[in-house]
Amino acid sequence: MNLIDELRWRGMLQDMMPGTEEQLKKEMTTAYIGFDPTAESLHIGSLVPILLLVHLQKAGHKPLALVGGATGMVGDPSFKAEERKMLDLDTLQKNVAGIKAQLERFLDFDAAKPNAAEMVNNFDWFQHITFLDFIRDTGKHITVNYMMAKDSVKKRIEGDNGMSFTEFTYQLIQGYDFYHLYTAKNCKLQMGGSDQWGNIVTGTELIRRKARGEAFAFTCPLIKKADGTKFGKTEQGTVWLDPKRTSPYAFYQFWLRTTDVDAESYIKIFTFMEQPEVEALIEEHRKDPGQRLLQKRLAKEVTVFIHGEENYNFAVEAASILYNKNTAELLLSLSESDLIDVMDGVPQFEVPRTDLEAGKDIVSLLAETGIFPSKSEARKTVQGGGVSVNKIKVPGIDMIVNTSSLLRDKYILLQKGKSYFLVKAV
RNA sequence: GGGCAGGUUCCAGAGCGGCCAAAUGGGGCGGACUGUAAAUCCGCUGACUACGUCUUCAUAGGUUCGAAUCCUAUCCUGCCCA
Repeated sequence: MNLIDELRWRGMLQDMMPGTEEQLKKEMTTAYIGFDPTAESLHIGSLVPILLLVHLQKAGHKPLALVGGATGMVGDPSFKAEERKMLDLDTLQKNVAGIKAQLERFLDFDAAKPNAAEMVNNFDWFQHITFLDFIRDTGKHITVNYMMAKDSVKKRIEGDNGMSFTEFTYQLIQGYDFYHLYTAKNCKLQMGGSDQWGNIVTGTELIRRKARGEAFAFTCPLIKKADGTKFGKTEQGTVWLDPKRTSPYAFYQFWLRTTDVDAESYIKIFTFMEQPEVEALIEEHRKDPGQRLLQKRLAKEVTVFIHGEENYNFAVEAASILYNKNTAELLLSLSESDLIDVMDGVPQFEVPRTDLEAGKDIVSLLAETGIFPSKSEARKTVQGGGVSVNKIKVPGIDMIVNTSSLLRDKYILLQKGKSYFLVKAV
């Protein structure tokens, strides 16, 4: 199966420029995707572009991962309602380095291979271009009319917040990236999320006018949940690829909680499973959705891909202890090291041991540890039956917690709704 | 530079002298149900030493027994004109 067919059945193809498929069939093609250095780590939203590059490389083509050291300084206005705040140079450099390190794990950079992946940073070529050079040599080729016609900027032009010139320039900067890679590295293809279509086309246009060359592009749909809400966010916030920001356990949980509808499309997008196997699995899942076969497999595949087998195994183990019913007794039987392992990734808090010896009311404990932002909220949730101590529901706000609640004489497992917190006596 | 509209609690958006910690919707959080899902239903959603008290409606002053609501100045945003 060729790359395009592969991506097509996986539902990873949105728009494609005519001739793209032919180009890919014709020869080994160099293609790039840009990553925004908005944070020090990539998050699962960036997983799709990463996977595109991986698929590309698997199909024998050469992937370039571009980190936007320069574009990050400007900020992409595409489909956004407001201007993003600017990052300072230090942060930006740190972010670029962090992202680079992560990308290196997913692609094959072995220079001995003809289609070895490469990493580029657009700051490297932009830092030497002066403003005047740019507007003369590049700005000249693209009209403002053309740029304004883009859907991606419409929201801002018609909206209440306006758009700064800086942001307006963005598509030209990104377009220049493509032009640069086209001339410097014979890169003929750009990929990206469908929100990037406008920017990408500006690039191919620039290549056509400035270099009289032909370049290609395709985009993949932006991942959405079936209910229309944003993909990749949980109550705890963004799901990151960096295990220091999102523990492998939390990462695993994120995928496990996918809805049935979403799981069917995610398993195609986020795993490398082959079509027949995927189809069989979907069918089996539909027979008994309660088993959540799809979610389990999806969570497994993605967790192993990002964090490795060992972390996956641990995540499964931890989940079973936390989610199985009637585990209050099981909890008491855990050894200290088991307890710590299982609670890895669970937020931890400390409380002075002397407080517990004296006896502490549950509300103060919850507020002072920081599990709740205020006593009011702690009180309300306890009254609503939303707090458990060591897997046993707290009956009322006058409950006193003392040393007898300590597991292994050291820990208390608190629950606020579905989330867990480990409090350590010190 | 001129004219106009506006800045309210997480967001949107009411309120325009006391009945306002501030309608309504969304979001969030919790509960029931359940498949660690979806849908549905219910409760909570400024803080505290909690049937009361305190701090909030861009900022700083002022009028008033009393202001988110009136006045003055300042800052910010958008639209229109130059």
